[in-house]
Amino acid sequence: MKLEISCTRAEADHKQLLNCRTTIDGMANGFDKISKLLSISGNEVRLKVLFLLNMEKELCPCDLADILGMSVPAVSQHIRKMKDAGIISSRREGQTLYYSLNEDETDILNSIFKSIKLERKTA
Amino acid sequence: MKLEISCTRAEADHKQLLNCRTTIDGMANGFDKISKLLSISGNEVRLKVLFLLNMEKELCPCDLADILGMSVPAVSQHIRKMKDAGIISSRREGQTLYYSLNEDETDILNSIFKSIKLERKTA
DNA sequence: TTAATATTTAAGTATTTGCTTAAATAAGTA
DNA sequence: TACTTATTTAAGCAAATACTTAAATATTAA
Repeated sequence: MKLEISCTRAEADHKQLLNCRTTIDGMANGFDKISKLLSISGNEVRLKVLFLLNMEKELCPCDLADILGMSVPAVSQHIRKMKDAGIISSRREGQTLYYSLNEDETDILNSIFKSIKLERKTA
Repeated sequence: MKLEISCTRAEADHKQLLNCRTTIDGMANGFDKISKLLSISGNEVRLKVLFLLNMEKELCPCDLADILGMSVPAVSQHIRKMKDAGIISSRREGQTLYYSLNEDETDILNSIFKSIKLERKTA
């Protein structure tokens, strides 16, 4: 782990590199938060769940397992990741837990949903 | 792997579930493509590299290793993933390879960069 | 209380990920 | 040619993922 400028290229602009470092370091929180959101939604199953919750407002684990053709525990474990990350929340009605998307301050999810829909039209 | 509607809740709306399935299946390409893009950018190192390339137009592996304080091979392997995914491209100038972002048809990356910058202001 | 349903949790496992170090390419210079 | 630099590639390994099956909770109904 080297922490000093080590590139020996004549073209290397050390001021530029130092400026980049400062910028990146100053945005540490943003990179941490956004990369977590992206790694959560970077799984095909979870992306589909998020898309479905956006489309249907709320769904239970059993419905999601049905729609996606996978086991309930598998879905439940994906749900937990998204809940832990603060992306979705649940509401209980009897034995059933209904999950829904939380308000998205970032707007990244909406941009993602839009791209997925667009992809269908152009593909 | 059950493929028939199995939820026995009285509330389960089988037409809704079938419609969800059809929609998801019809968007298979979109989910595949977008989830790959998100899983690539869902790594903090790669997200920083993408942000840096957007900010500086082009950078070489050595510069990136310097800025991020990590080994050149580690950076190179992240670069390969992004290159294989068609997100970045290289241009050679002597011994140096300069990497830059490809045109982003989806606009997801721009939305991501915007959110990261915003996070800094509100955090 | 007992039984059934909806869901979560736990344990086990195969696969993937992201680094490390060392070796292989590629290009420029002496 | 040999030597240095920039980069990639390969091999090895610890940690994280994503499923499976079985067991534990929670709620409702008989």
